[in-house]
Amino acid sequence: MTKTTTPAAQAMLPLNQILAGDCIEVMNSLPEASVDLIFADPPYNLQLRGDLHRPDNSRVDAVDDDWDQFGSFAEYDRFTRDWLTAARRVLKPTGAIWVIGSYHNIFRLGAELQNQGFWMLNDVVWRKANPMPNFRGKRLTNAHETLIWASKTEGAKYTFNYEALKALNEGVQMRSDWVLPICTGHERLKDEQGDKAHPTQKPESLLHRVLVGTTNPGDVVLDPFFGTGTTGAVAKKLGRHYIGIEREEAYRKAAQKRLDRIRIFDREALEVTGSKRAEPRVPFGTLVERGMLSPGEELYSLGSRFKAKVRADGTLIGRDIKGSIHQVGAQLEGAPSCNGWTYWHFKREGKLVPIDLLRQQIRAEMN
Amino acid sequence: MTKTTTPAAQAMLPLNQILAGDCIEVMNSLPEASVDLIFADPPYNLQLRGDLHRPDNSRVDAVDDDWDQFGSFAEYDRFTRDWLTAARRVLKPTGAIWVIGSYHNIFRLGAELQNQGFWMLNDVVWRKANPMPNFRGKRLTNAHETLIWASKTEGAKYTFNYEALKALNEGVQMRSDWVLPICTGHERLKDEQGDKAHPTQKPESLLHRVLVGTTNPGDVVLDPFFGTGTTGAVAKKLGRHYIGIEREEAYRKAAQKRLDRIRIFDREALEVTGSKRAEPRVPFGTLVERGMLSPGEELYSLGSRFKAKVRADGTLIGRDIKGSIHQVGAQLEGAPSCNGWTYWHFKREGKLVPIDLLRQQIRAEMN
DNA sequence: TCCAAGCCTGAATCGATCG
DNA sequence: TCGATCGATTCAGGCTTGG
Repeated sequence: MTKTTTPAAQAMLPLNQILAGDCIEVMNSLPEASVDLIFADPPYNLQLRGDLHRPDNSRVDAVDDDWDQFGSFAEYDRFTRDWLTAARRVLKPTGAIWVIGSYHNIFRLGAELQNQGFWMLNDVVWRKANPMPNFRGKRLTNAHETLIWASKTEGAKYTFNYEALKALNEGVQMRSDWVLPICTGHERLKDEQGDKAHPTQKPESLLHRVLVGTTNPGDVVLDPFFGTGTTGAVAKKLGRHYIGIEREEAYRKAAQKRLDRIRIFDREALEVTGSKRAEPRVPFGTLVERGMLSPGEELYSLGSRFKAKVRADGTLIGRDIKGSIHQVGAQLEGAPSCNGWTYWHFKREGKLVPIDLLRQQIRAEMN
Repeated sequence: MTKTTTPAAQAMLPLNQILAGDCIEVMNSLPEASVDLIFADPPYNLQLRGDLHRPDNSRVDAVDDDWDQFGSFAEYDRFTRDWLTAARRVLKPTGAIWVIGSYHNIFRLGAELQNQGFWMLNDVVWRKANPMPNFRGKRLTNAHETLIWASKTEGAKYTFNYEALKALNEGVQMRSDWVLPICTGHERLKDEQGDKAHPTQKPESLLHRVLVGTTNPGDVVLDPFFGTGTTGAVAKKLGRHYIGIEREEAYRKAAQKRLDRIRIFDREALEVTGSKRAEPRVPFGTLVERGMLSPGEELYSLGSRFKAKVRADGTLIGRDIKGSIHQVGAQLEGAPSCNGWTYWHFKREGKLVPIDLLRQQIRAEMN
């Protein structure tokens, strides 16, 4: 299927090394059309303004590093164009690129990929299992990041291990949304002071999925923004070659230490990300959003003693009591708690039906 | 709270109508700064494929000299720029815009939004509960679409019903990834032949969440690519005004028929859980004036570590620190700020009660 | 040794109002 | 218009601590 790098070409490549310097210059020093995959996690250009405190007054340790500061969108676009041009040159015709970003930069990144003739194969959403909440309550919890997977040109052959990803996904096609936890705990590299060694270390589970799905053993994977080397670590575990480029010495040292510790075919590399198999939680508001119940519709309590009205946001109102289906039920009954799902009923064709039936319908759809 | 459109301004608007014609011309015929929200589902530019193909296969080093390749993107970009400019003009300063797209167009859309000075608030992923599988097994199942929510300028006020969305999500913050089914079944409009009336009809659940979260009853919602009118249908149900613009007569007719059938929900049900921020402000001194607390009375901090004495002018004094309830609390805790209402407690019948309880009593009297 | 409770933290474009 | 002040606001997972 996929072409593997010939020994001759590989001999010219600094395989399994971390190269120091500016990624554009370093990429331009490599032979062209020599790399199978590029994974790039460029600076996001966050444009943060002031400090942010949690409700408990602790300060959020934000990304305020120099390498993330750009003067304008034009400057960021120039930077993007330049490194993507260099990346494209080193990519084999059958090669592919992954980039990752947030809404701050991903649209500019995606547009420039298209401008240069890369051909988008998928955009992928990394849905974070445990994102940081929005402390001020002014926006939605920013709970995902976006990846783009693109081939070098339209119509080019590329590597896609369909069956492997299907197997990773319990026998059904891998989708474009991946639920994975952020990088914490033992996996998160610490510096001598015990602080995080890099502000934006990616989880290995993310790279595992990327490399299993879109490279073969022996392939050459280049990461121009190597950081603390997650791409290299996973590549090594999975028997791929890596080339890392990193400007900051502290990151290079941390990455090298990390890579030296890794044993190939480490048991950890064989583990797949397990998914928790609990019944999915269904908010009551979902029934309203989906039109299964209408705002203003009346619900009846178990035994029909009480009534309450559905509101547009999925709360109930009954006799001056407002709140969730559980809260209103509990208050009306004078009980400490109440399972609203079995307590409340709606009318269909003259009969009272528990709302839990609707929840079951939604869960059935989700499978 | 949120400014509602004044009757005078609304009188000039063609409310709750479907306007025929090109959306740019029609938007330019509307008064400027007159609309609260724009929801736009523009063409996805899928036809680009053909145009993108280079006619001659001249092997140019594939960067910036391939005029043809940029040509078709440039055309889509021009179209995007023009309709966004017109949309921006009709938007109130406190207004916001939602756009939806897939990887074919969303990156160009997002970049142009930023170029025009819109300020991104969130990107939102609509994760489809039942997407079409990838039949050929060559890519990941394309299981999501991306929405962007942006205010007119950086720093502008915008409507966000935080508590309502939290209620819709069982009491926890709404995240940026929304799991909703695609539009099928009875909701999907059919033409006379029984075929789907529109190829990309959006589900009402998606618009429900958008409108509950980012508009208030009475607001004006504009959809420049109205199609079969999902935006209008949900707006009407939720007591918002809509303005639809659609070029194709067949879509306009289907949408009008759909809208005529809809009945508005119960007024009370359209009210949504409010935020504490909207509650009237009560100076601490009011509690003293009304005799709920007496000058000289002692207050105790959360955790009882500190005491402070109430003064006749509604300030506190404790350990040589004088000032407002917030200032004294912050200084004692060495915190950057402190909400005095929840921090300070008074004694009643041997128990410590937060002073916020007294504020709630005053607010209750005010209604 | 195990369990429960508490603590810590994560790529964040995170006010509104009064004077 | 700007500065000072008020005062609203957090979820999940993994680790640590204590019993």
